[in-house]
Amino acid sequence: MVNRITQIMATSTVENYLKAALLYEQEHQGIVPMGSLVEALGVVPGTVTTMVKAMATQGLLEHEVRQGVRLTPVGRALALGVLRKHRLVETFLVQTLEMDWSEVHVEAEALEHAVSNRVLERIDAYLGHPTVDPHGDPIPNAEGSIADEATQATMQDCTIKKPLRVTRILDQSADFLDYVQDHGLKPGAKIEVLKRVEASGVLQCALADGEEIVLGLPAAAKIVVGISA
Amino acid sequence: MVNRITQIMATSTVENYLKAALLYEQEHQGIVPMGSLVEALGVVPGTVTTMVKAMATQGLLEHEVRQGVRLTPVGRALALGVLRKHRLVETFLVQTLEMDWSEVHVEAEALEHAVSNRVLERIDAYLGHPTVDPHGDPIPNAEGSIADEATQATMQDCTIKKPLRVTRILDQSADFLDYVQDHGLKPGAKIEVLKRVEASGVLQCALADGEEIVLGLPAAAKIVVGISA
DNA sequence: TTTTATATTTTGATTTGTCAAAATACAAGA
DNA sequence: TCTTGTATTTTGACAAATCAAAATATAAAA
Repeated sequence: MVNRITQIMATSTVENYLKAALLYEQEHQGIVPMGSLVEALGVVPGTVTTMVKAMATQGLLEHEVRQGVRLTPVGRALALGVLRKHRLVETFLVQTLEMDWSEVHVEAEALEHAVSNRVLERIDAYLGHPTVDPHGDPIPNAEGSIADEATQATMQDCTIKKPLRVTRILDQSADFLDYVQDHGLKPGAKIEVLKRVEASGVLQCALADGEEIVLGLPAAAKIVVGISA
Repeated sequence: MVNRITQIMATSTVENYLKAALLYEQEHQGIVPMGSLVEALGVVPGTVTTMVKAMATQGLLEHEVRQGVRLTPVGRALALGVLRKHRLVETFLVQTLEMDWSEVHVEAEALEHAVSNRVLERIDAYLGHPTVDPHGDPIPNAEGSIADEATQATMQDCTIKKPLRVTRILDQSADFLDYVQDHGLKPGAKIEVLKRVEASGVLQCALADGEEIVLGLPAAAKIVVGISA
């Protein structure tokens, strides 16, 4: 029963490696290749090898030489904590400080390492314990469990000519978010996919106000939709 | 006219050295001795010498060998920016997130290095452009000018038997702040100094509710008062 | 003036996170 | 099987920030 308070303190670099591994694990399955960390962190491959070995000796992840890494339970818990901070901070910046939807990601990237749990829980309470952030991404709770994402249909593979609602945007780049905002496709928006032409790689959809827009299938795959409740 | 956007990016360590130098300058006058930085930053003397020399070559301060440092205009501007962040964040944590008055200093210490100017200006607007933080310390404005602190009387040297109001607390330690809070001496509180005995080093004062409290002169010197408006 | 105490600087090492570039392993194609 | 291409690892170097401990100024006391 000793040592229960032990809060492992990771540097922000370590937190970023953990978060990148977690996000990769959530989108793919099995081991996280070194290359994905190289790309996510914007460093050269040798740097990742060095960091990963250090983090493995700290018990944050397992390093399968020449293959990649796997988060340990400790590493995953830490990563979920960082993700929770990131998403709660983003929500806060948009909802409370009314910041632009497309600029908060960068800000949250910095703040997620500086916000203490004490401050975070105040923010969480202030926001009324939200379960998703402004992009529709689920927010892990304080215990690190995350609402499972079920089977998510995107505009690219959903049923056609049914009333739908945008629930999540899978691309955090400012460019894409600006596009989404400008065309009224933010989470919550009511839409209906009218036609999808695989050959031309294009899709046609209608907004609540009747306006029709056309977008490419790769873009459509980044917009998650659900039944319009 | 080129180079106007140039926002010098200092590490948080550098920001801390600058802030410490600024705070010392505000309380004393002339050069900032190396020893004051040693104490403020909690490092060994040799570390300060090394850092100071590096910062001098960056043009952030002037190093008078064997004597101390003086902020350059660039260094001072940077330091004022950090102080502005610190105090606005503190105000925000107390007023918006309703955090405990005595715990926000530590939090702000971390957040001041992670909050961007973009976020800061939102916070400033959200709070209605406050001019003092919860301790009564003045908040530098975005241009770096700071409301001058005039001649500040403290409970130790103010007039006796006049209605006064607490305007500022000069000690940020959690212990002292807790004491101040518990005894209703927060900025804004109406008080009156009844008696001061230099010999015994003790002072007696009355609160608005009639309660009388006794405190030592060193403590009294940390509580700034003004005429009760 | 000489001594002593204190503040500051120097020197050499250490940790963390990084890069460049060479070396190596491995899967896939010829 | 041999060769090639790509991913990963190794090696040596570096900047930032730090410490320990020895060296050196300088101000104050004797």
